[in-house]
Amino acid sequence: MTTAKLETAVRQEQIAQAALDIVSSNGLSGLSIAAIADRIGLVPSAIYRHFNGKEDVLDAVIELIHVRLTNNVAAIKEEISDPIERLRTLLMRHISMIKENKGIPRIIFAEDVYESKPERKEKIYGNINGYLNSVSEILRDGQETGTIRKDIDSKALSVMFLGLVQPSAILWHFSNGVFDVLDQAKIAWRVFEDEIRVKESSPCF
Amino acid sequence: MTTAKLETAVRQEQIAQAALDIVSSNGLSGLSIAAIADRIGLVPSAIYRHFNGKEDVLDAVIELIHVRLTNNVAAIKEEISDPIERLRTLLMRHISMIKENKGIPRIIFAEDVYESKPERKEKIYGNINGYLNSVSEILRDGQETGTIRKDIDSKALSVMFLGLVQPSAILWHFSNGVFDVLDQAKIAWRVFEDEIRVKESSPCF
DNA sequence: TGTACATCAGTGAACGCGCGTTCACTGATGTAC
DNA sequence: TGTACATCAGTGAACGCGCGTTCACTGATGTAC
Repeated sequence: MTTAKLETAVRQEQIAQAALDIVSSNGLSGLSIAAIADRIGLVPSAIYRHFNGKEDVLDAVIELIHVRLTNNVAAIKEEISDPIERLRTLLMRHISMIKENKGIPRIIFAEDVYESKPERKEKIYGNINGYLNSVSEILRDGQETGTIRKDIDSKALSVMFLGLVQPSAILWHFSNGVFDVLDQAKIAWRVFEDEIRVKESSPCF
Repeated sequence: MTTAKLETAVRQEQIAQAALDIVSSNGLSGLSIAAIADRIGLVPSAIYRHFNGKEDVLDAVIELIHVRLTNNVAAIKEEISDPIERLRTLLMRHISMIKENKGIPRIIFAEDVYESKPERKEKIYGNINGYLNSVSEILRDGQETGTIRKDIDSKALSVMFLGLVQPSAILWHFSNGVFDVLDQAKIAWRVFEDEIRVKESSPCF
C-alpha cells in the first residue's frame, strides 16, 4: 500500500509538527523516526526523502518553536500598546502556549538536544535572547513613558519576567495539571506589576 | 584483571555519584551502564551486583539529589535565624550548587526520566514540594515576626522564589558560563526583597 | 593453627532489541515532442 | 491527442551499532570446626 504523494515542503512541516506532538505526549525519548512516520501515515524510510536525518528534523522543530514564539510577541505588539498590559498578556499567552504544547520546554530545555552540538546550542541561546530582548524592549518603552521604574535594569527584569512562568509550568506538569498555573501566574503578576509600576505618590493623611 | 572488592553500600554510593557526574558532563543521553562502570573502574556487568538495573540507578541519583538539597536547607536553618537573610543565603547556595552540578536540573527536569514512570514523577513532585514548603515556612516565619508582607500567599511566593534562580541558571548554561548568574541573582534578589519586606513607613517631608 | 566451605563482588562473552539509516525498486505525475 | 521519458515521493527489506541485561565462572575473604 502506498500513501498519496505530497510536496517536500508540506511533508517537512508535517514531520516537524508530528515530532513536536510526539515529544509533547511521549517525551523526547519517545521521539523516533518510526514514530514520526507512523503519525503521518508514512513508512520510516520515507522521512529521508524530506530530511537528511533525525538531527535535521530536530532542527526543524526548533525553528518551528522559534517562529511560534516570535509570532506570539509580534501579535501582542500589534494588538496592545500599553507596555504593562503587553507584558501581562504575554505572560498569559506564554502560559497557555506551554499548556497546550508540553513539548516546547521539553525540547528547548533538554540538554541532550544540544549537548555536543555547539551550533544548535548557540541557535537556541540566540532564540531565547531574542525573546528576552523583546521583553526588555517593552520594559524600556514603559520606562521611557514613565509607567515603569527606571532604576532596575530592563535586561535583568526580562529574565525575572521569564521566572514568573517557568517554575509554575514545571509544577503544573509534575502535578499532572492539578497545580493551578493560571492562579499562580495571576498572583505572581500582581506582585511583579506592583514592583515595577511607578506609583502615584500617595498623599500623607 | 580484577578490581578490588568493595561493599555494596559503598559501590551504590559511587555508582549514584558517578551517574550524576556523567549527566553533568555529558547529558542524560551520555548516561549508560558502561559509562558508569568505566568511571569507577568496573566492568558493566558488575553494576548489576549492586543495582537491579539502570532504572534503579536513576532512582538512587534522584535520592542523592534530594538528600543534598534537603541538607542544604537544614544547614541554613541551623546557621541563620533571620527569615529574609535565610532566603538570601538559600538563593545564593542554590545557585552555586547548580553551577557545580549541572546534572541536577538535567535529571530533575528531564521529562524522560519520569515519562511513563508515574511513581517516580510523584516522588520528584514530592521532593520539589518539600523544598517549596521549606521556603514558604521561612516566609511565614517572616510574616509572623513582621518583617515580611502578610498580604501575599506564602506558597505562591515560594514558587516565585524558585523563579529567581531557574531562568538565570538556564541562561548561564546556554551561554557556556558567560552569563553572569550571580549578578542576575543579586539584582533579582534586590527586587524580590524590596517587594516582600515590610517597610518602615517613611515620614512625609 | 590449619583445613573446608560459603559468600559474594568482580569478570567477560554473548544475547536481543530498538533504532537510525541505506538502497534498489515502484508507480504516479508532469513535460517534451 | 497520444507516446516516451524524467522526476521524485513512497516502499520494504536489510544493515550495523549501541546498549541494557544475563549467566556461568573466578578468586578473595570470613567463618565453622
